[in-house]
Amino acid sequence: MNLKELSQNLGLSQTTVSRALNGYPEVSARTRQRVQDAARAHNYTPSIRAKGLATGKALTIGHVIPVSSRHEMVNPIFGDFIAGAGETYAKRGYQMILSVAADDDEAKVYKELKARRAVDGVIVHGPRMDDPRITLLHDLGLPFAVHGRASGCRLPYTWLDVNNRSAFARATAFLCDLGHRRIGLVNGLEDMDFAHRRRDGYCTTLAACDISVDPALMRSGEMTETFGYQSTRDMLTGPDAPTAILCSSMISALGVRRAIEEQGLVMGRDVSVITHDDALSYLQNSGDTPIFTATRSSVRDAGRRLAQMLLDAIADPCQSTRQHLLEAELVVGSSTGPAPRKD
Amino acid sequence: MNLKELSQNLGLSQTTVSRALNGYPEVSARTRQRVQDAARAHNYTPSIRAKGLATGKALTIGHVIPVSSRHEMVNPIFGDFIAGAGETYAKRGYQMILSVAADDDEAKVYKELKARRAVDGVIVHGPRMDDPRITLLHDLGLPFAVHGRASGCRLPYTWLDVNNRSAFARATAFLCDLGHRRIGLVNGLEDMDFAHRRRDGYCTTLAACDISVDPALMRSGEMTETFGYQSTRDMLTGPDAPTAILCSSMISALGVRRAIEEQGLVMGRDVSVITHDDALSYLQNSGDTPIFTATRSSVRDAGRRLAQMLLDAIADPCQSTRQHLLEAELVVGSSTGPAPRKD
DNA sequence: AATCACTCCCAAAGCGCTTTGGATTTCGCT
DNA sequence: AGCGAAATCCAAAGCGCTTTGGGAGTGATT
Repeated sequence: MNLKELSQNLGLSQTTVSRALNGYPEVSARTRQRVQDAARAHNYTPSIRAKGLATGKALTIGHVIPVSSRHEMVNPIFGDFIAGAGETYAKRGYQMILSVAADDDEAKVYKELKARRAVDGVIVHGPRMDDPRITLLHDLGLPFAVHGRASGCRLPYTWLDVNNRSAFARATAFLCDLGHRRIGLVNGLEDMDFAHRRRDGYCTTLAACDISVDPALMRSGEMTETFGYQSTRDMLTGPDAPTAILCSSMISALGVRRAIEEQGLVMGRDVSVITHDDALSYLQNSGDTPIFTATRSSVRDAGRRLAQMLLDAIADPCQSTRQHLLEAELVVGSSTGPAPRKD
Repeated sequence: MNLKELSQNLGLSQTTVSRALNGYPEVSARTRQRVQDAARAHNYTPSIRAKGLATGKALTIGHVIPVSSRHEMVNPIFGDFIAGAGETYAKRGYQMILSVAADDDEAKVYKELKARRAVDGVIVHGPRMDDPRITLLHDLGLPFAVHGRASGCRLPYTWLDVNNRSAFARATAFLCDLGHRRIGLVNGLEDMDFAHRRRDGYCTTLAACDISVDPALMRSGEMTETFGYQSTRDMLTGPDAPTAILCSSMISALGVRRAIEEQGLVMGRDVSVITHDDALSYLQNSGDTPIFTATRSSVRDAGRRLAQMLLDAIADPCQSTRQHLLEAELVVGSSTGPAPRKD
């Protein structure tokens, strides 16, 4: 069923039917009702392509998901972020299209999205330091919103980020207050912007507590379970092992815990652990006493909000860029405790 | 830059330019070359919407990702599957659109996808027993391919699945051969088709080994870490604890391991564990001796292949439905060993 | 010289919608 | 009764592409 058929069916012109359906005022209430009923009865929905052609809008947002070219890894937070963003899109009549791109040729994907006029805007995932994509999108004139930030970028742009710096500063301070002096950091890849900020929060706070930063206690890599495990094992078996570890992802934290227990140590007693928790649905860390003490911030919620910000920016191209900084919540679980006394 | 401008630029008609670009033979080699060069120089790519309108094809495949209405959970395998499918789409000039739907009103989403003519076909994720979506899509006349199968469905349809039954049969036999007689099953939700098949493989093999099936050793639920942990803890602290556990997902398996170690037991010595491993990028279970003995099958590879099958079916609507059954590989790691002797 | 078969190119229609610029009818008022 | 404004509705153009149904031009063949 298309507009033409529907309008013939009703004995009205396409114009009137279109207007009735799209809420224009030039249609009497009775006619509108009649049209809406008929549309429902015939299960009519305008073709999104034709509509897009006619209006010049794609009613579509693009997500380019970066796949690590090194390990072919898809960031696990992606599913939950998308689920959140999808809610917003559904509510506002938008579609979401997904492209998968190795993280070294994303530029091509963005250009193509623009060239074939497939989207009205895009969401940028996993921004890195001085991320070139921001300048690129700016130059292309393609509206965008960034999940995270890209330090070193001069242009103003719309973003939503967790306050990674303060989250890790608080976590570090929390550990210092418990008497820990040797605190390890199991971080994401160094060129990721969030990793940089977290490290900054960590280092600054250590300094404030008069603890010198020991490079041997800082690891960064792709946040797999194995990475958490190996980093922790290395640190624990090395000289002057840490009594606490700060970790950038729940998945790695599972590896951290494994390494601790493998050494016959008890997490929360011998070694304290704080991890960042994106509140992924299949890795709940909640309940009365969560297992991990964590800096928590729901990535699904981030998806919902950032999608809104982007749609708003598209709806009103004149509006200035918006920014949103979420504060992570520090959830105290059973993975932290006072530093063991040295006897 | 659009077709009209480009053709004026070249002093050719739109027809000729379009044909040159789309590989039709009615264009001289020289002209074609000239056109292609110009297109590249001006960064011209046809608007996918206009092209879609003109050809009647959307050049788009839809993925409807089910979000558990109970726990708002997005299946973690999703990211990797999409990454695989995305490779295929990119290669063949297709786009992928994503809709997120609570798993109880997916029907509406499919209908809408069809009504607004947004896609040429869809991939069905997470099929359940007697899944109504298959009949629905069949009736809608929307081409589709299923990742998994839906037992009880009479219609022929295109699917790709892991041989869950044989995988779990082999795993069970492997444990029996090691002398285990009390084997627990930590499975996915019972209404999921794969869970049903895995249980079947497990039960059948137990019977073949003259071991009676104990309902107390079978758990099913959403495959979170916590679920693996709780199920295992329950079984281990209950009467007549199992000496081995079969688990349906790596994530749950991490919880299984946690419960085992919490009891002061050693995985692979006191309690053997075999898990299904979808080869997710952030949960590698590989290396010389993987941690978990596992039935492994790459879900990313499944994505690649199933997308191909769907595109083929769309390209040739007359072709009969295709099926593809992947055999999981049994990888022996360090989580299994001979059953401990009862003293 | 006329015909034929190609080769190479073009004008115009059509895909399903929105939107512009009227046309027609109705209604309240003088 | 006459008139302008408001209320309704419509025909047709246009969005950017593909595709149909020719129409020139060029050699080769009769």
